[in-house]
Amino acid sequence: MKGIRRLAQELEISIGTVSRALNGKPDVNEQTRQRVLEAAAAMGYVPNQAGRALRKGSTGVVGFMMQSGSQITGQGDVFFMSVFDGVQMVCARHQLDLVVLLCSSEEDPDAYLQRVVARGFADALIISATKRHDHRIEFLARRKIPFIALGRSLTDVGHPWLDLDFEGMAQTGVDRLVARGHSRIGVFAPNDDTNLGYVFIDSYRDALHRHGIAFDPDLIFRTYPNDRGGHEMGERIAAMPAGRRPTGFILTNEMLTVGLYRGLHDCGIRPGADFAVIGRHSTHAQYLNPKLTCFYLSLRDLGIQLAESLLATMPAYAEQYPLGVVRKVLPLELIEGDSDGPAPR
Amino acid sequence: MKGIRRLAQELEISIGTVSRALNGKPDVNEQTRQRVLEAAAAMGYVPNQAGRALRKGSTGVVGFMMQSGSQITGQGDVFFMSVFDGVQMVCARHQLDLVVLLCSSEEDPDAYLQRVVARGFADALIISATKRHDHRIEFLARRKIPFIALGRSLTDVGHPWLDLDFEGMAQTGVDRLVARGHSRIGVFAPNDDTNLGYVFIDSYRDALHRHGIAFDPDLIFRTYPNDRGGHEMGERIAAMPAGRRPTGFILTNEMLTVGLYRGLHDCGIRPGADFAVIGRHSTHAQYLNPKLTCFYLSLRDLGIQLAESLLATMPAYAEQYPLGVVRKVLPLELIEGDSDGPAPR
DNA sequence: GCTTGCTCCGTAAACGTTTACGAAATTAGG
DNA sequence: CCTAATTTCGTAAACGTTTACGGAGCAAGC
Repeated sequence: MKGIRRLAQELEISIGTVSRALNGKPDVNEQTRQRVLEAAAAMGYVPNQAGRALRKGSTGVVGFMMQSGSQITGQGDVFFMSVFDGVQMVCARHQLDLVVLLCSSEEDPDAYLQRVVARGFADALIISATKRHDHRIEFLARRKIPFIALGRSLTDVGHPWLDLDFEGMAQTGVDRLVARGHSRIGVFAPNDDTNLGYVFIDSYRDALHRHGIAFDPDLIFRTYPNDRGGHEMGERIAAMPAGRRPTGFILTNEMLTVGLYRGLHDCGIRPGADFAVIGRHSTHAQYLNPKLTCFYLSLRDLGIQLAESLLATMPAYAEQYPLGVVRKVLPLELIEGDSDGPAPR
Repeated sequence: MKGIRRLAQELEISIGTVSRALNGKPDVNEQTRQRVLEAAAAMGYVPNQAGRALRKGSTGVVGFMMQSGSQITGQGDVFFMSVFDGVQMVCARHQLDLVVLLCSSEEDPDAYLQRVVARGFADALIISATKRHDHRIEFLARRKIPFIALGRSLTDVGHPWLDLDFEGMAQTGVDRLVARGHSRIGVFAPNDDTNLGYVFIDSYRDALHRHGIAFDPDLIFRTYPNDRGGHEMGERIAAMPAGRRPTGFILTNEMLTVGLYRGLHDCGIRPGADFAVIGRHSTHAQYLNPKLTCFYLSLRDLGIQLAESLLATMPAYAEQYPLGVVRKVLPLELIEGDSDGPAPR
């Protein structure tokens, strides 16, 4: 005899009552409920996930899908860890468990998601690293599975998403550098189909246009969004002839920022003196020298908002989070440092 | 009509046969098996996880438990991402899915593990950040749940584990620095109960003893194992009077290494010139200047070995991985750089 | 032709829950 | 005291699989 049966036998009541007591149903005597609760705690009873999921058709877990291999996402552990922490805080409030679903670098994300969904791993999903055109969005919408995307996409089915304010970063970055006399401003663009690159570049062009500065495609640097890519960009910049070289740079990615900083440094270009850098905050970036001027956002808050927006789309929790369909861009704070130094010569 | 029933109806055979065909059982005509396989693929049928788990008593997933909040684990960067990738590669070979179970920074790891196990999330578990005395190990052993620990522990129930060779790092580190004339060698120790600290410090003392150098407790620096802690250590070192100050340092943690490097740098102490540093390799560390002398280990390989050793303890896979109970220390390679520079003055 | 063995397949029970339904016991209302 | 309403609980079906069991069909051996 195992599980709920054993508990029921112990208490000499029926399994139905035990289940109701445990699940907070109203039609059970408050006194027996207490007995059940105590006995359950004493025996360390926890409802079997499979049985419950089978019967209820829901699992009580929310999945966070991400691609492994930072060479792809460009986000290191600390990025996601912090986000997870926020997501989980909210989930814990509702007895929801968070599991991280890791799509191997060798598997197709679309296929992976299909499997995850078909197997019924989770009731709701958070997907990250959204592509410009993302099949996962259509798929989840068609299946009517609650989900939220971290990152906008051209694939729009009226689904909820959260994203960083790349427009804002491009604009304030350009404004700031132009105000200091820069006109050749370099930016990074991912070399794949992740959507954020397009959004950022478009805003960058707009901002330049507002200032009457011609757009130069040579100032867009395509590489992998990790520190290696950043380092390599630094070397490429150093290798450019003085006239064609950018005099400043705007970055929205943590790892990339650190890499670029080092890459410039190794080539004898000093950020804040010879070259202006506006980057993205990270724990590493705190120790860069000279102090980095950067965009900051609390990743834990991002996680919290992600989770709350997701719950808002789940029937069972919607009334507790009356947010509607959240499609929001989160602004970043500019932390002033010394890396966007003086005017170019 | 859903799931396997629908499939069976479509094919006009019984659900039993469908199930057997799908699961590769021998007693099914090869021709009908093909028909079933094709139909399943066409309809996008994937067995429901809950039903299967309930019946079989196993889930086909392996869980990787970790604590969130890099301020605790001390592993930032891409440590876990890389390990995951290795684990998953092996899992995928056996149709096993990897899920990451994230214990929130607000929850007790022991309680979290209990919940995870009771709910039947996974068939087998990998636990990380093992403590010197770790209840999780006893718990899992008592429940006879296949698991492997990333990190040794004094709690020893004859369970499998994998760990980095901290003894080796301490010895080669000390040998190398002593050979260059150092006698005051600083090391880091975690300020909590994680076991690796003890192992490392013990070996460090032994190594000193072999060289006839007295052990000075002031040369053990306790702080958080992250970059902030490393930076702070650098400042503390700089603040010490010249005679009591270490002239070199040995580190086994990625983030800490980067932090220390910066901390020293910011205080005007130049690694490789004024001070010797032997650290731990990471993607970030590659760009430190001067080039870091460091210990390297392929994290993906670590993941692969973890997974294979875990499968070796699972009855269903044991014969494919005849490794026995793996309890192994993985050696690290020393990559020579310039940071462990010249002799002290 | 009868038995034996083999191949293939259908039937039904089981896994551990939740929950609709109805029954028993109690209380309230008159 | 009878009826109606309410509270509390037990019963049993259902969720989607897997698998033990047995039966049908057929070939082979004698």
